[in-house]
Amino acid sequence: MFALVDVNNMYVSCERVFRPALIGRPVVVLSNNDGACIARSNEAKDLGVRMAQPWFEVRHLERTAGLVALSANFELYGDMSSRMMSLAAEFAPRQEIYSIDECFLDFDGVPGDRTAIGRELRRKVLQWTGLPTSVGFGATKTLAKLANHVAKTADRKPGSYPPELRGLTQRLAQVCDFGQLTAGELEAVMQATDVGAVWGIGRKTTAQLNEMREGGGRAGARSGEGGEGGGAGQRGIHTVLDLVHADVATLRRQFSVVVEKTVRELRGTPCMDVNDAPEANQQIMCSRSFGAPVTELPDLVEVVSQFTSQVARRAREQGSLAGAVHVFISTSPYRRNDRQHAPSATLPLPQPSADTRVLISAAVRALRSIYKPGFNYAKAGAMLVDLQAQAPGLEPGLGQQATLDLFEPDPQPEPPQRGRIGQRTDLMSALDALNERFGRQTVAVASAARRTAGLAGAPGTSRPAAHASRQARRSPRYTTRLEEIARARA
DNA sequence: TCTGGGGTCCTAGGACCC
DNA sequence: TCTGGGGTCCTAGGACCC
Repeated sequence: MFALVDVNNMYVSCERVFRPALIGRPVVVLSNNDGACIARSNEAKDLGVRMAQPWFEVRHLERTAGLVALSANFELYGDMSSRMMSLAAEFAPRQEIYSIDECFLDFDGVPGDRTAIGRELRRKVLQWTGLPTSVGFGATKTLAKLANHVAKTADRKPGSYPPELRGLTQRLAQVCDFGQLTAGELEAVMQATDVGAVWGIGRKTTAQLNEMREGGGRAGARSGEGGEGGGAGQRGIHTVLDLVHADVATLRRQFSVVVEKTVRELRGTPCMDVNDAPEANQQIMCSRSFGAPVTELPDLVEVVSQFTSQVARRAREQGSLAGAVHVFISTSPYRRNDRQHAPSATLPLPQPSADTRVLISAAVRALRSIYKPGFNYAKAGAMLVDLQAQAPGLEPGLGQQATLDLFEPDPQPEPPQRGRIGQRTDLMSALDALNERFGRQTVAVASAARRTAGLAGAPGTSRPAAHASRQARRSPRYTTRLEEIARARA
């Protein structure tokens, strides 16, 4: 038996912990550039604000409906997340942290009334962190996700279930254990839930499932089971129950093994296990839209260098070496009058590396190879690919899968000493340690350094970088910066 | 004026091998 | 008329997730 624990409207809920006046009001959290809504309170959803909707489209609701918009404060959300995760972990032997606001728990062998356990988990997370959660239990991860969806919907929109199910769904609000339902009850709930609510069935697949003419004899079998008498000509798969009763072979042929697995999981056969020891990432990316269009190469060099510093640090954190660096820049497709240009380049490294200087040098070379003047660039990104584990005991740059350079002397026989490579290791560790202790960008490679007064401008005329993000509405980082800690009035 | 930033997995098709 | 067959590896693109 699996549980899925999920924070309701995570980012908004984090903000409300420190600004209780926001409770009950429509609130959205904006993306990095204050460009789009990436989180919405229930009240904002009720106003019709859609996920990822551009801010300028809903901005008028500030005046007309009291909508509050905040800049994203990922440092705060990340810290609140780890507090919540460590509390949830106490309730089961194994936990998979699935995203910043969700985790799976493996309840196999855990005795007791799961609904009661789920309620205790909610209570404790709410009391200790202030974050409201929903909990779903199911025999598979997909069913646990669906149960979580029911827990939320039953709590927030009880009216979306047919009247004869209200009594049942009322009991499932906030904490929903599919394990305690009869087969008939589970079918009724599945019948009342759109297929698009299923984990792994996205927009495109939903549309195609809706349009599907169920092939072959199975359609008849399905209508027989369902007792609806729809018969031949039965149109498409619309509800979760439709999907559960659909023919697996057909689905696999028409879609993919992913959809097949999803259906098997909905029928109660586990195809996925809780993964409590996630592998290292296979790629690491950092990209961002600019606050204003950027045209000049030096500005792009600066921002790409900064992005590369970030991904290099994250690669070292997870003990990986990059085999290649990928860089892209692009104009904005929304600026119809601009000439469009979205080049990218991947530059393989002669030796896998996690050295910021090596990676920046490659990234900047890639950037120079794709940059063309005369375009309004709106976004850039740096990505490390072909990541591989750094072999234990070897210096960075000498991963166990490293391909040696045919034209360079073999560096391996060098005895451990303060050679070129040894220094590199120490330098990167020192750089990470300094930035960890004194804050990001305390020490940086020069091309990634902010070009402030004394470097690019006249003394005293420090200017924001051309590519700086707008972040006008960010709340304090209450839990991770001492100087931003909340104050109680005397 | 203003439009997110990360990731994963699967598939099809081409290059290449013998 | 008629031009192999089986396999691997890589890449690009698409779908999904939050």
